[in-house]
Amino acid sequence: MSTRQTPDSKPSDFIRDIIEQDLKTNKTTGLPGNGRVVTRFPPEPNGYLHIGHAKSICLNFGIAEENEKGTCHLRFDDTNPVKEEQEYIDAIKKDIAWLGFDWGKHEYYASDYFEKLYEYAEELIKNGRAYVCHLDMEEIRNYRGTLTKPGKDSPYRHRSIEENLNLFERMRLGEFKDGHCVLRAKIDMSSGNLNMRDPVLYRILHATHHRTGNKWCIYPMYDFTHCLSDSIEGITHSICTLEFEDHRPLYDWILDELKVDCHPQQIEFARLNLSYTVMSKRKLLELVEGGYVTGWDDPRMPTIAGLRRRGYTKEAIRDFCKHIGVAKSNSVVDIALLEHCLREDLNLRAQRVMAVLRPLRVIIDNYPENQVEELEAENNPEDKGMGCRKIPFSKVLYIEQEDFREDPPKGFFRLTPGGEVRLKHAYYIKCERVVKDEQTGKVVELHCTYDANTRGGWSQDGRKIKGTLHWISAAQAIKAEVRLYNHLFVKPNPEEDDDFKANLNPNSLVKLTSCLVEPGLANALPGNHYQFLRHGYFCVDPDSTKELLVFNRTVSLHDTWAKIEKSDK
RNA sequence: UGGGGAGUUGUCUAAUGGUAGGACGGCAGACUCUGGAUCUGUUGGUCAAGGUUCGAAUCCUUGCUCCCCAGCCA
Repeated sequence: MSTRQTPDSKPSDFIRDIIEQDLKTNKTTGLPGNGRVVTRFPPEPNGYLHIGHAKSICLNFGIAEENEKGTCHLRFDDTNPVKEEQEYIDAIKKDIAWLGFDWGKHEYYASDYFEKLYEYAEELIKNGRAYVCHLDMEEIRNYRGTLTKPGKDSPYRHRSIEENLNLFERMRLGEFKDGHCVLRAKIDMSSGNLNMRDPVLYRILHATHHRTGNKWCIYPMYDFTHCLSDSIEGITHSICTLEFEDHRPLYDWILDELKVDCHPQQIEFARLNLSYTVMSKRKLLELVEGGYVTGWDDPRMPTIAGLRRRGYTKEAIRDFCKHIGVAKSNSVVDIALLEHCLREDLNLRAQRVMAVLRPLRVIIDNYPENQVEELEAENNPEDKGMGCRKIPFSKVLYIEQEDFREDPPKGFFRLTPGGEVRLKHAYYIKCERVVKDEQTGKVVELHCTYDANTRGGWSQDGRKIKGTLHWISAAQAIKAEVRLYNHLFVKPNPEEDDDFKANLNPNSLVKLTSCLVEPGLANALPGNHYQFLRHGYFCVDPDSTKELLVFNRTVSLHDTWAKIEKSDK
């Protein structure tokens, strides 16, 4: 485990260290939570949650769970009506709940605080710490200066408190058009921290808000809203990502200038980056809107909804979040670690089943014509408790095309002309004759013989059989569509080029439409997990119908042979 | 040329002045009715240079590199 673990296996990191220390020194005693830890997860409902959010969710909800009577609030940071939608709120709640976290009654919306926030803004004006500014957007930018040059004071900076109060009220009343003026904090136009150069607190936006409708035409900015929302809710530790480090002085400034009884501590950590994918909501939105994927829940997306549809389990995702740790340095986690956590979980719970993805017809010449045997197959060698099932065996079977080579390379121990292999749970078979298409030369059918004394896959003479193949009895097979997914991008860092979309993997989805699966899968339900023997983990996609089963490949099994073949080339 | 952060193996992450450890990946082997799983071994690291110290990843100095910030987005 890469994360620090205490003896009882509680996660540990620099944030938990700080909190533990704060609890020990009674830093949270006077706060509304009265000594208890209160964290929050504050998504903006302008997109779907992704695996990076899962890191934050596990952190915030995890800390609340680990501490006696700790709570974690779910707060929607909904201060920008033009980008936010109810659909996103619903999806976000579903995803958090699916991950197994419970915010209980603590579901809040920044928009619920608009009235209170307005009063705080008035208080700031009365204290001479905020003013209404009539500079337009471009002028504000020019007055702000640059990274290296200080800004200039706005000519509106010294309006009287009365005038500011009056103007601010008229802003609220809707007397001005969008962008006509803004409310700004009066801090320091020469600060090295641009966030402190009289940041905008309120802007005019005649837009319908998904919750408050047309009640407001001015909306508070993030910096003003977030610290005060935290304060109102009695948050003790406000955990956010690194890019907000520069905002902390402003967070603290606002709370210091106002009479509040709770001043939470903002702590920043590094957001998650994963190789072979992108994580910014803007870019994910671009993929969705540009039709590069089928939607937010496309199984190739790093969204929680996408991962869920792909077949990821919440246990795997939470285990992954435990493995990656929490620190302050920018990093890119290898997607192989996510896949490792997935396999580890699915290996223990997924029922084994046989599926032939690219069928090659096999006829057992010495097997009785109309006989069908029911053979016993274990459901999971990792968990005997999962029991066994019966699978039919008959004269005509299908095996995987890639499991036969007429001219085998060195080290190939699957089926070859004259060679013998074991059919899993069934019999040893020997390839006697290869039938090819006269035109193309392609192998279309194999004639084999079976050894009747090897029923179940054992031989009394102790004969060593190295290759074991999966197979399907033709008559009872069910046709299925199987969707094979690969990394969404061809480069570990798709963002290294100007247009990340140029690095999209053309083979991120391969649809196989003539696959065959065991008859027992007839009643498989969407979301069910299976291991297709020797292939990988698969789950039933919601696109499945009674007529056609559709499976998603969640993740492949480690393929040592493929690795050997590749390295030989 | 401003402000804020961060540098430990291929990747992520520990070590809080006292043996640089773990996980993933890679490699090798054992085992195996999944070339799966499991097990074992192995590889490889403190950004650099000075200094303090019996002892430095950790403290000090000087550099270097990378990330973030100039939305009326969050």
